[in-house]
Amino acid sequence: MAGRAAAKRRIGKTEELNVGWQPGERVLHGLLLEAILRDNPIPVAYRMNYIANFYVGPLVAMMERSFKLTRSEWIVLFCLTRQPRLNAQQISIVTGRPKTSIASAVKLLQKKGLITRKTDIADSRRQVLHLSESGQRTYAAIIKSFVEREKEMLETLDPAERRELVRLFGKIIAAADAWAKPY
Amino acid sequence: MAGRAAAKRRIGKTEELNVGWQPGERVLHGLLLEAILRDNPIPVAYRMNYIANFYVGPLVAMMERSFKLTRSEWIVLFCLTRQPRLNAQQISIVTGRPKTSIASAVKLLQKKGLITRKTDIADSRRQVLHLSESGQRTYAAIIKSFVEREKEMLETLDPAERRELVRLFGKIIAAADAWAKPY
DNA sequence: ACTAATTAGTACGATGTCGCACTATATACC
DNA sequence: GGTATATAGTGCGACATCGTACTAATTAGT
Repeated sequence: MAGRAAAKRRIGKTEELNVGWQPGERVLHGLLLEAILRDNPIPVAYRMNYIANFYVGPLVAMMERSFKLTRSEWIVLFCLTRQPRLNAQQISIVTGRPKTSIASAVKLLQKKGLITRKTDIADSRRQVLHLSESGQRTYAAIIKSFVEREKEMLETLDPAERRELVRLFGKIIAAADAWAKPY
Repeated sequence: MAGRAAAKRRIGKTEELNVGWQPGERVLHGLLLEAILRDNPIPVAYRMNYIANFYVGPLVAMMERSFKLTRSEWIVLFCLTRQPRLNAQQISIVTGRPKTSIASAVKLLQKKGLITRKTDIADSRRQVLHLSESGQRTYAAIIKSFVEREKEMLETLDPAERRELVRLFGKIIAAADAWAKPY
């Protein structure tokens, strides 16, 4: 701690840190984070990105290690579970990810046998995607972690607050056409 | 529309889409999105990622085109505006991004003259970062778009709802130590 | 003091991401 | 029906990202 004390004394005279924060403990709600949240010009967006980042980040890393799946592949898997018979283009548009990323994910998933591709009879440009048995099992194994983590994340909110959060998100999404226009 | 009608008739017999949704209009709150949101096993996380994705995605793309900045560089710029005299490590920890990404962003920003690096006197391993004049101007130019977009995004909420949203985010972040543990 | 453990930062390589250009198919319009 | 336009998907190439391994500096423990 001698170094820290010396540093404090020299503040204002030399180049050094003025944030009284030590790595390793209370990382996530330390003084540093408070400084970044305070008077933030984009309070909602910053907080939301922060949470989203810490929610998905470790989960995606875990997926890459344990299941050898990329984030794009997971997105395709997830969308197909929610709504079978999608094609790549639709997944691209509804998730906001570039179609080339989705296309390469589709190719990888097919090679791994997690999805099947069949040409749409009504429009031979389209490739209709389905989860295979193996794909469903993989999804089931992965989604568990996501659900568990969401549960932990919301533990601090009471049921009414959780409902309110979903409601507010729903409102924002419902109005997305007004604000989510591309540049 | 003849194709659509034919497709509908054939549903159940052949491989094809069963989502009555056309690209190009009502993309973001179409039937497809509703299908994905309904009975979602991770209702909060999905919605949050969705919004965060559509919020930052186009903004980052714009930044890359107009200002030749990567997302990591923007993160560094943003953090330094909020709290000068940070070092790379702290930015890495407080944002959850790997330190190698932050390190390369720092190097690029320095080369472009947007930040300065000085060795910390109290600990010569640390490189204390500062925004340069040019860096501040760049930040000011970019942040405008973010603020404007957040404003548009929240237009559908009334003031009380906005406050509640920030409050709920704050609660989740305050409890982050409990749920944001790495895997 | 001396060694071991921790921390800041770098170098490098693998790979995921994504924009651009292209082909093929389908639709719209006259 | 024939041409123009829009759409689905692919190939390629550039680049950002990020994990691993490393060096240098600091701190802790004895």
